[in-house]
Amino acid sequence: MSPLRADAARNRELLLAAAADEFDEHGLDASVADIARRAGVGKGTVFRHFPTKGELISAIVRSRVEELNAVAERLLTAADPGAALVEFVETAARRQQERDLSFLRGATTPIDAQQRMAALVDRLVDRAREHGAVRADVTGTDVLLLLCAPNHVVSYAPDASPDLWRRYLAIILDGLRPEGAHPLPAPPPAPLTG
Amino acid sequence: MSPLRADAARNRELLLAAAADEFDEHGLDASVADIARRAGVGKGTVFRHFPTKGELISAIVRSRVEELNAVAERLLTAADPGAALVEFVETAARRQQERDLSFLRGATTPIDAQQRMAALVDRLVDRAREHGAVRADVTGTDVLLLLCAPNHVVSYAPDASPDLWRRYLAIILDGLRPEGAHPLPAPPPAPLTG
DNA sequence: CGACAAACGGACCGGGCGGTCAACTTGTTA
DNA sequence: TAACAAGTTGACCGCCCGGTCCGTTTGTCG
Repeated sequence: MSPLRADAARNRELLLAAAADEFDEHGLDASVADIARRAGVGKGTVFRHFPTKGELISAIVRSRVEELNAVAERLLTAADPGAALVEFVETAARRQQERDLSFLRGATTPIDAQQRMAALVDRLVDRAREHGAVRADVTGTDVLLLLCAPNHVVSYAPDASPDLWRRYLAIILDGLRPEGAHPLPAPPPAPLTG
Repeated sequence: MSPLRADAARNRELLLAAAADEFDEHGLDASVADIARRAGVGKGTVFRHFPTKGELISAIVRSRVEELNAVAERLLTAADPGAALVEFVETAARRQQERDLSFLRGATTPIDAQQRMAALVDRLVDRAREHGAVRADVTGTDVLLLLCAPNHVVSYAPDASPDLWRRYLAIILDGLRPEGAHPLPAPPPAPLTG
């Protein structure tokens, strides 16, 4: 595994940035040709760096998830576990993490960073629960699944305020708190393996 | 506008049923050719009944929304407005309404039935709010947007219990109740048009 | 330098898509 | 039952997609 040539390393970064933009604008249906054009390289160069479109997607997901993992790790030592969980969830939603998570389905490569995120969120939720900030019957997997809901909900209101996701995140957070919680009608899901 | 010939009417129903099944299984990417095969007709017949794939989608959405509108109308006269709203939302989620709403984006034709649904949900929410069953700062549009969240959330947990949506619907419902509600950080969205 | 491997680019391929069409079949109606 | 319009069919079209390939360019290093 020799180090990348200078131009190759630069093009790789250009490609990741262009692909992220293109996927944000057009979803997973964005074409490889458009990504290459946006990055200012030929189409063949895309496939030299990422043998398959799916691996390009996986590379983007991996980096986003790792960013979030860093945030989660920092928050694990925060003084107020309840506020820490809220901050993590807000950060994840703000970064339009739902887009990245939606890649999860198409991702061929199982991404270990996601396993790490699951473990980190488990610990964040455990700490918040022990602190009485989260209802007893909610698991880390629940929170992980609910992460993407606010942005998805907002995607149905095309010309809405860019802050609208905060509204639905707040409603969901209220639903996750112990005050006024009703028993849940279905058991929690198994941890995500993926 | 002469009435349909007998075989044409039958084929139309076969096509709508086949298309609904195919979209459920493969999403909006299901091909017209597959739909035709499933219905046991030629591909040309599809386009005779629905000039465009989008209009086929719209026809399915319309019928689903109209079914839900009938439910909503019945519940408008229920004795307990809070329970009525819960029942409506549960019905909508159970029928995997999120799939249909996801068609909303691709639907070229603006569907008037959706306007009616928006008005009906507004009234259901108003009644529930007056009854103290829903927090004061939540609107009908909020509920309409949140309708699709449970099923969407569950779609990320592939091999999960088919009842898992109930769990997340319950959490969201707890978040919609007045007890333990924190002020919402963003204003409500404008009513959905279209 | 010069030479070689690494990287690049874009024409090209097979395949699947939505949609069209003209020849054919069938329900309807007098 | 005859005759016509309504309906059906599947081959066909143009398009765009992900992915390949090879002739060309370019960074690297002795």
